[in-house]
Amino acid sequence: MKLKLFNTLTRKKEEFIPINKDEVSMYSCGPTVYNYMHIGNLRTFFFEDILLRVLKYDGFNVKYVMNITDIGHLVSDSDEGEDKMEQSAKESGKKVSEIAGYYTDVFKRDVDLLNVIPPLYYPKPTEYIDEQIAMIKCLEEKGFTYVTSDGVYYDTSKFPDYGKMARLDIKGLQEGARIEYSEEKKNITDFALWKFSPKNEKRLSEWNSPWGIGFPGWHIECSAMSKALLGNHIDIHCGGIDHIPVHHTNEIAQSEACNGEKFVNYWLHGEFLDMGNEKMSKSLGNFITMQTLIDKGYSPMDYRYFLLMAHYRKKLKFTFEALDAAASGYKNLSQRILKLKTEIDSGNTFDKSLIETYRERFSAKINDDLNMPEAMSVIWELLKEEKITSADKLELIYEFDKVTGLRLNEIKEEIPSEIPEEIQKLAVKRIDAKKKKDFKLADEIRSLIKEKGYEIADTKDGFTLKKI
RNA sequence: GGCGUGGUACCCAAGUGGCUUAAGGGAGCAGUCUGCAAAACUGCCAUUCAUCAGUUCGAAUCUGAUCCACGCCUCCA
Repeated sequence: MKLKLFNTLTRKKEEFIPINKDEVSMYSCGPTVYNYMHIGNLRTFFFEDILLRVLKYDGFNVKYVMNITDIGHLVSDSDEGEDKMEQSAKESGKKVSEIAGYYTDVFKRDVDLLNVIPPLYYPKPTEYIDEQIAMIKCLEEKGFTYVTSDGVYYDTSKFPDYGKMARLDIKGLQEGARIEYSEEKKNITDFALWKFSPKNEKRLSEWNSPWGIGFPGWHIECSAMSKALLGNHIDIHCGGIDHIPVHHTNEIAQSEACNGEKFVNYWLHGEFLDMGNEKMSKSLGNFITMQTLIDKGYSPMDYRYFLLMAHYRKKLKFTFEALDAAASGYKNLSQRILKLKTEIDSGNTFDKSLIETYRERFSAKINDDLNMPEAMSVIWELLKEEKITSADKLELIYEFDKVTGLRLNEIKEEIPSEIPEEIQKLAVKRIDAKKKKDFKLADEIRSLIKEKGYEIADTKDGFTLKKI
């Protein structure tokens, strides 16, 4: 089965052909660890996880790298605006490294809860300062840089195809009402490679460089770390869709100018989670995290199931109503799995080729630019298929779950929570009433139990109790 | 001002020229079961794809216009 991926470079689905058959190189832009990840951020990491899982399912050996940005590279070019890492550290009176360490742990916990497979490396820019400086030097030697009063800048007019991937209309940008730019910048799209520390202030994190004390610019880390760990020319680079116009555009300009060869063959970008009116952003501080969902009683798998219902290149509307629908869907799916486990088949699947048909259909969907909604619909059809035995279904679904990652092989009967003695006594009393055909009393006891927060359900020869 | 995306049932959401008179999930409704419920199972649930016009033997899918919503151009997954 050929894997087709939508490449942002060409805006087309293309067959994926790796540079090296034995090892696919993949890099994704990870988090900046100055705050909690919200569920929108998690959507992107989920998308990258699906990509990784599909590559693995297809038998590729993937060398996967995701950076964790632990320095504030977010200083704006146009003003001396806040550096989010530094600001977060100052506010809490902690070291930048402590802030980074804390949010890195939370990030890792959240993606683990979502069952996102970790990369081989999680490089941090603070550990690759030399590589970043080396790359800036390389750009300087090739004549792509100039120095201003506040830093070393990349001259985008020197790079022939600047903005090609993003299809930037540079003249259009200049007419933009919201553009402000430093007088010293030669072109509106020029960006900092190295920023000098402010003269009157000591930053919490700063380093020596051939140009002066300061810190690396926003984009150089990915170019430098990608080069260090994966080489000059890699197969796949991915991230959120917002990275196309600036971050990834600049990465291409840096890497290709310095290395003198093509940087990335396939660029993949995940769409945003749409929060409706309330745009969820870190700056607004109104974001929902994994912990928020857990506190509201959802499981991380409910959210994963929710994400699987939409294609990664389409905006997905988040509402709690939609999440409830996903939670119900995941619960129903789980129950089907449990049932398959307990069923003992009397025979074998008569037509083994039918199993192969489902496998092919599933594979075709995931290989068609990661069409998970359709892949999920194949799973549901398989569950309802009468001509395949439960044992075979279960085996096949576990195989599919290597891609969907819903932890289906870990599903267990819900462990009944401790039921207070009082409730148990009431339940027994109700059974007695039922035996005596005193249904009125039985119903009264049922509603009493419900008032106390438990639900009773009759079974063939008894009852079950559940906390509501 | 420039660039770009999308409008598919009650909700979420696939499908981008004939295999589809539109997947899948949720909700809802009906039935089976049950003293009644719950659960489970079975069945039903868009002749229609924002609107209008056009191209075509054939369109939700292509073209044009219109209306609406949204994103980016500033940090953002």
